[in-house]
Order: sequence, then structure tokens, then C-alpha cells
Amino acid sequence: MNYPFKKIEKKWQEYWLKNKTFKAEQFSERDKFYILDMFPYPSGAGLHVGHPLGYIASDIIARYKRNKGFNVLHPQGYDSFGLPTEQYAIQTGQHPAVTTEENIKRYRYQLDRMGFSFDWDREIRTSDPGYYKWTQWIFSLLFNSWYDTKSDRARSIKELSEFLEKNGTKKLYAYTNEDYDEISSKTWLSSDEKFKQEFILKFRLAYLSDSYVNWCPGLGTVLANDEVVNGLSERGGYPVEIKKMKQWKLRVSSYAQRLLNGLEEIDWPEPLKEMQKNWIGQSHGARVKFKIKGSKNLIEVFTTRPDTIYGVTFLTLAPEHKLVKDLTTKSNLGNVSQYISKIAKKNEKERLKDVGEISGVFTGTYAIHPFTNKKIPIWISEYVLVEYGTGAIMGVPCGDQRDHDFAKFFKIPITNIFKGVDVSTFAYTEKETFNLINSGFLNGLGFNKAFNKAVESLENINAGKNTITYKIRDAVFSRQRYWGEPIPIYYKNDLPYLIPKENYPVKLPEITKYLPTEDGHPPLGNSKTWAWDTLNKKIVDNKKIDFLNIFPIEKNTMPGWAGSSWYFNRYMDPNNDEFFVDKSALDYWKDVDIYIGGTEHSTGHLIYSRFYQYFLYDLGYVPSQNFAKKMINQGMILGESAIIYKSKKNKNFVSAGIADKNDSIPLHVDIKLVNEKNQLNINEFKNWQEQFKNVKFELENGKFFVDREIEKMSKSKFNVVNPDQICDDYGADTLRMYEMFLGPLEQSKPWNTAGITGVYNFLNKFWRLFHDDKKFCVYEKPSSIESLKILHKTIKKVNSDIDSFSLNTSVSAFMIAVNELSKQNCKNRDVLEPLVILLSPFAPHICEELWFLLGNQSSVSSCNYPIADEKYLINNIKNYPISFNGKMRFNLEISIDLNEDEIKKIVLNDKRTNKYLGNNKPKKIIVVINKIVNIVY
RNA sequence: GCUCGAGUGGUGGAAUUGGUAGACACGUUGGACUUAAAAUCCAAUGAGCAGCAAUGUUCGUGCGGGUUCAAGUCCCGCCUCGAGUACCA
Repeated sequence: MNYPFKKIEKKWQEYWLKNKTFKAEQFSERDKFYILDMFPYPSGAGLHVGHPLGYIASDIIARYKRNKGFNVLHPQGYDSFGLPTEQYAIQTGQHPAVTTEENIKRYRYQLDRMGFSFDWDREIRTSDPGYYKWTQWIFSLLFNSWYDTKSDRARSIKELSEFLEKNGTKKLYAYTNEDYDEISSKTWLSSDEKFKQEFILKFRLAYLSDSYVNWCPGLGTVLANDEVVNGLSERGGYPVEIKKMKQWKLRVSSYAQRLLNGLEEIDWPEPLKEMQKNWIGQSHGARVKFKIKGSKNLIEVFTTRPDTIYGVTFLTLAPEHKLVKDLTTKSNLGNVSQYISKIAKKNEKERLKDVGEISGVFTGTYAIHPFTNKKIPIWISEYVLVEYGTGAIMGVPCGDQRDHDFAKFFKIPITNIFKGVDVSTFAYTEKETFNLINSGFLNGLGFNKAFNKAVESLENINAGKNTITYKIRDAVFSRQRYWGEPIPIYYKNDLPYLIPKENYPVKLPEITKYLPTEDGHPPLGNSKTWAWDTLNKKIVDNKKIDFLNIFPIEKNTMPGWAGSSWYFNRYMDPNNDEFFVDKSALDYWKDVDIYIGGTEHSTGHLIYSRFYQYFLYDLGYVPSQNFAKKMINQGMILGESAIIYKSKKNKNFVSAGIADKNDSIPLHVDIKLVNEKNQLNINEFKNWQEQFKNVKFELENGKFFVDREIEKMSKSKFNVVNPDQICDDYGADTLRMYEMFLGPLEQSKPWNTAGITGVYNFLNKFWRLFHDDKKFCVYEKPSSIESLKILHKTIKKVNSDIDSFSLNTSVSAFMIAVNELSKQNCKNRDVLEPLVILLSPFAPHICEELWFLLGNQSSVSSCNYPIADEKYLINNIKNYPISFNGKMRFNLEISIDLNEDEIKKIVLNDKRTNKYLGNNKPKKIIVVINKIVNIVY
């Protein structure tokens, strides 16, 4: 007999919803516990079995913490702005809001079926105007802030203007990665509005700038660095080009050092921290200024090896470097412009492909070495990146392999500066052991001393300084899309100004076409009345005349991560219309205790969120610098997909064993059409898609085989397993426990239903424990010591497992307990009742039902979690050390209630003792009171 | 190339962090119940050798060394797979 999971699950899901069982108290005397999942993007495909893995783990912990007496905040919501919905809108004309609503309904249905204990009263959606009102507000704060490098925090722009009025740029410690001219307070005060605004823009944390961005023509929008994978867009896989465009950016780079340092303070997985470290990419070095022969300009380069300054034999500029034009001599102009236009035509993918190929061109101009005054040729090459460092490098062929290759290729001399090293074929890149030669005042020094002395001397002649450079770039914040938050900016004389706060949310206009306008503006330009509706009356004096032309409004929208970078704060007070979160709520909930999600967001969402949180902390809006104290990365659940081969020659489908794989196109087929022996059901395949109706097959011994591959679950690979199916067949509790049983949470693993019957059998067995021939049956009399021991051992194990997130081993512990209790035919309340509570975080539906059958009125989620009673844990078997001639050899399991003679007998009979002693009879065996056994022979 | 992570039965995976490797589950085989099947229950199950048998014995945690009374676990050198990153000066 199987337990009636369908009936039970429906009953309790309705009960929880009706009674708001999992509502978090807004304020409480109890300790808070905030456990959060990364909220999903509600795509049209619905959830697959991979999505719930993290949700199940967090739900188990949430329920466990509730039973432990914490006031638990366990919310869920939707990251509902995004590209796929918009693409769908472009194709069908359906409003993205409608599609989003439908998708969310489906997600909610699927989530509810799995019995998650989310507090749905706190649901948030990033596309909800009541939410993005505050996303816009945070943008306004970023726009109105700059980074003070002296006090190391963000401050308001007002303070910056005041400073400039008073002091000009003298002793201004403000972060910027743009050039500016020093000015006095006098000049500042006499400057016009346009100059001031443009100047201040160089310091704003949200700023507009002409820069090289990843332009994706396929999607018609720009993308941030983390949204580009291998030169293709992360969404859709379209080619990406580098293009110079005026775009909104966030000055994330100003926080580089704090983002790096902060990693020490948070309990996040090491691999993830490592990835963030690499992404931030700190490197210590120096900026060195080179004078140019016949020019007043200076070239500034960044190097991590100022110690090799005497090995410089050329300088190289990035093709986009701003001095390229000035430095190119007339006779070289032809070559240079040809080279530059060739580089400019390349898209990101071609550029990646050419990495390693050497190319470059000579400008005809020479720089002057700061110490030797020798002439150094200035080159241009694409291996120097304009966005990193200063966009220029000093070429030291003896100490850097790329410089070495470049010098050799263009026959530039290679000067050796390392004693006793041959640099004719390879550069010498070791830092640890060398002595410098041919290096003037650095001769005889090693790396550290030479580094410091070189920097010092450069500083003395005002030709360089110590610098730390980071790889992390400012994040492009504009998207030429419809389905995102409007950026609350309007323009006056081409200068950006904030739309005043009172107008937030700046709502998306209603439009019918989601494509860009004909003159190339983003889709928001399709609305003629939007700007007026948005800015009404507050900016212009009641005059609608030619409004759009006088005060154009920003038509770009924000990227997907704008809404997701602060949502964890909003859950604390999700319906507040007065403020992004009430201060009292922030003071109580503070930060996320455990954040669960995948590593795929390590360089996107998780960096931006940390940046937002630091920023809000600097302005005093949030109490914690780090938004999540602890993070767990759940592994991906992979799907098994089937690959079929289509011959390039005759377009036939060829069985996998005989297919020429170099000469055929591999295609994904629905894994459901393939049996366990990798045989394809040809008839079903023909009916599967219209295009395959009349194709021909080349069989292998009369059969047709496909290859299998384990890969990420995705609709396009036809390998998606839907959790609804599992819920139908086995129930939600089985699905929950099985996903945990599959292996360690952090590990990626292929989905395989082979073992699911094991978990299902366990739950049935558990159910039978409370039943006698279909009738509920539990004894009131006390149970045996053996049963109590099993119970308490399990309680201890499960508690410590959940505390260490080892949820797979606790499932095993439950299986062992139930097996043993069934064997003992234990049906006593004193054992079964605690066991129900113990299991309830894992299998909540069945436990609620049994809890109810046991005669309890309230939900099992509101009672105390059992604590192991030490008295039952005293194991009668314990490991005791055995020593031979006083030296420890091994541990032996001995019953604690045995007397000395019995212990001696066991020791002598143990095979390891025998092995060790051989034929030597022991002279004496000493059993010390605390049961250390000494054998003397 | 660089930076992480991982390699344990037919399979997913345990192993108190240096202490009798293979818990738990799947699968397989055999048995009980049944007219039969399903379900359930019981037993066996790393490999080899010896034995009718209980049992004994050798080899076994990717490969090769090392430390230790004792290594899946620690150290050195490789191999393979996975993830991230990529002309970062």
C-alpha cells in the first residue's frame, strides 16, 4: 500500500496558504534568521528539476530554523525585467507585462506544488512600478554621488561642488578614471554651468561617457562585460562588436579595493571568492611617463615591472589611444591609418581568434628613456588594450614573452638586463631570483629592491609613481530596450539632469511597437506623450509646446541587474511606499544570513550587489556593508541529451556507431525518443517534427543508435525534466528528499531518476510505521531503550548535518532509522512523534499529516525541534586506543560496560593485534581505568 | 596559457578530518508470499585465489614516489576530467 501523497499534499498546501503559516513577523523578540534564494527570471519554459535544488535546501534550513525558534524571513520573488520576454513581445506584439504575468503564474504553481515555505506576502517583482520606483531612486543617489578616496567612501555631489568652490582641484581626493585639468577655485566660480556639469560628470558614480562598449547588433543593445561570453552574447549567442558609444555607466571601479578587501569578511565559498578576485584583478606596479622627442606630449604607461626599466626597447600604444594621431609622422600616416581601420572592423569574436598573432605598426616617433635618454621607438599594436591601465605599455622584450615575440617579429633590439640568463629565444619572466645588469643604478639588485628603487627614482624626477591597477571595468548601464527600468534623466543643453524624485516611478510608456524607432532610438522613443506625462509641469511651466525637443528624456533603460542588485533589502519591508525599506526593518533584519544560488552569477549579480550595498552603506541607508554573511553555491543539475548525426554529404541520418563525425552535423533530439540502449524510435522521430517526416536513415545492424551527452538542461537541447511529472508520479516530498539524496549540494550532477524509488520506498515505509493494516496505529506506552537510542542518534546526526549543510547524509540517517524501527516494530508515540518533527523540514506534507493524525492541532512547523538526549547517546561501543610497549598503534571498538578480562580477550582476538604480535606472546596487558589498553611484549 | 575544483564498486555517493574503505540508496542475483504479476519482506553483492562450509588469504580509493605503527585523507612529481578567465603589461 502506498501513502496517499496526492491527497495529503493538496490538503496541507491549502492549509499553509490559508493560515499564512510561514509569515515572518515584522518585529519580534526572537532572533531573526534571513535565508534567501536567488530569485528566478520567470521564463516561458517554466521550472525544470534543476531550479528547485537550491530552493529545497533553503526551505529545509528555513523550516529547521523556525522549529529552532527563530523568526525566519524566507521570501521569494521574480527578476521579471529581461530580454527574452521582450524578444517575445517583438515577435508577437504581446505586451511584456502580460507575458511576464503568465510566466509568473506558472512559476508560482510549480513552486507551490513543492511545498515551499515562502512568505508570499513579501513577494516582489523587479518590473513592478512600486519596486522600480526605488531602483530609480538608487540610481539618482549614484548620479548624485562621488567617491572620496581619502575617507574611502561615497559622498554627495553637493559636497564636491562646495569643495570645488572653496579649493578648486587642489588637494581633491576624488576617484575618477578620466582625465581632467587642474583648476583653481577662482576659475571654478567663474565657469559656466555647462563646464561645471561636464567637469562634475567625471566624478559621478553614475555617469555618461563616450566609451568602448560591447555592442550586440543581434539584440540591438549594448552589454556589460559579464554578459559577453566568448565574444557572443550570453542571451541568444549573437556576435558582439566593440563600438564607441555614449552610454551610462556605473563607476564600479571606484570600489575595486573595497570589493577585494571585503571578501575577507564574508563566509562565501572559496572558489567563488577566487573568481571575484580574478575578476577584480588587482596588480601592483607603476605608472611611468615618457617624454616624446619633438613633442610636448607625454606617454604614460603602466607596468608591473618598473625594475626592468633599463630593458625597455620600445613603447606600444593601443590603436584607440588618444595620442596616436599626434604622434604619427607624415611618412607613416598611410600605414598607421590602414592598420587602425583594419582593427576597427573586427568584431569581438574575430579579435579573440587572432589573439597570439603578432601585428603592429611604427608611428615614426621616438620617446626618451627617463634615465638613459636613449631614443625609444613608439609602436601601435592591438595587443595593448585601451581600457586597461593607461592604454600604453613599455616593451621589455627580455622580461615579457609577448614583448619578446613582438620585438623579434619587427626586428626591434632585445637588451638583456638579467645576469647569466640567455634571453635570445625566450623572455625571462621569473621574479624570484635574478641580479640586474646593464641597468645603471639598479645593477646587482633583485626584484623587490630594484622595484622600490626604480619607483623612488622615477618619483624624484617626476616621471612616475607607484600605482595599483584593477582589471574590473565600470559597468555599462544603458540598454537600448523596452522591458527595463527607465533611467530617470532628462537633458538640457545636452547635459543630463535628474528627473526629480517626486516623479518616481518614471513609468514605462504604453507603446505598441517594441522595436527601436526608425531613426535608431530605443523603443521608448515610440511614445510621443511619454516625456510630457512623466515630467508634467514640474520642470517646465505648464507648457507642452515642443517639449520633446527642448527637454529630451533619456530613452535607454537600465540593465537586468539594476533591480536585482538591492532586492534582498526590499524583502525586509516590501510594501513600503514611503521609503525603499524602513530603517526599523533594516535594523532588525540587517542582512542575509544564508544566500543560496549558483556560481554563474559570481562576476555579475554578486559583484554588482556588493557594490550597491557598499554604496548604500556609505550613504547611511543600510546597516551592513555586506548584504550576505554566508553563501552556498548549489551545483547544477545536468540533463542527459541525445545527439543524432546528419551526414553533410547525402543529408541522411546516420547511426552513431557508423557515422563519420567529422563529416556530419550533430543535432539534438528529444531524449524521450531514445531507449536505455541508446536506440532511437524512428517512427516517433519522424512524427516529432514536420521537417523530419521524409528523411532517410542509415542503420547499424538493423538498428539506429544515437550518442548521449550530459549537459546543462535547456529547452533547445530537449533534455529538460519537469518537476511536475515527478510530483505527479511520486509526490513532492519524494522529489524534495531525492534531490537532496542525489549528492552534496555544491556538486553538479546529472539528473537520473533511477534511484528515486529508494526515497519513495522510504516514505512509504515511514508511513507504514504509523499504520497497522491501513489503520492509523500508535502505542502510547513507552518504547524500548533500543528504539530510543536509534531516535536520539538520528536526532543528533540530523541536527549536525543541517548545521553543516550536509543534507544528503541526513536523508541516509532517516533511512537507517526507519529501517531499524520497522524491524523492531516500534510504533510508540515517544519515538514516532519526535521523528515526525525531525523529518518535517525534509518532507513537510507527510509529516504535517502524521502530526495531525497523532492528534496535534497546530502545524508541525510551530513546534520545537527535537534535541538529542545525551543519556541515549552514550554509546556502549567506543574507540579506545591500543598501545604496544607504550606506543600508540590503533583504536579498537570496545563495549564500555565490559570488565578488564573481557577487554583483554577482545584485544587478543583482534586480527590487527595478532598481525602485530605475530607469534610473540604478550608479557602483560594493562587496561588503564579510562580504557587505554597497553600491551607489553 | 593562468587560477580554482574533482578523480573511491556495475551506478549515485559515505568515511567521526590520519585509525578495520565502500555507510545509505539504485541495480543485479537468489529466496519467501501469490494461480500469476505488482507490491512487500529476507539474504547475497569491490576483485582474485583456496575451501562443501563457517572461514582464510592477497590485491584494491586516477598514476609514480615519500612521511607515518597506520594514508582515500598529509607532502612531492605526473595523468585525466570539470569550472572560471583570457593579449590585463
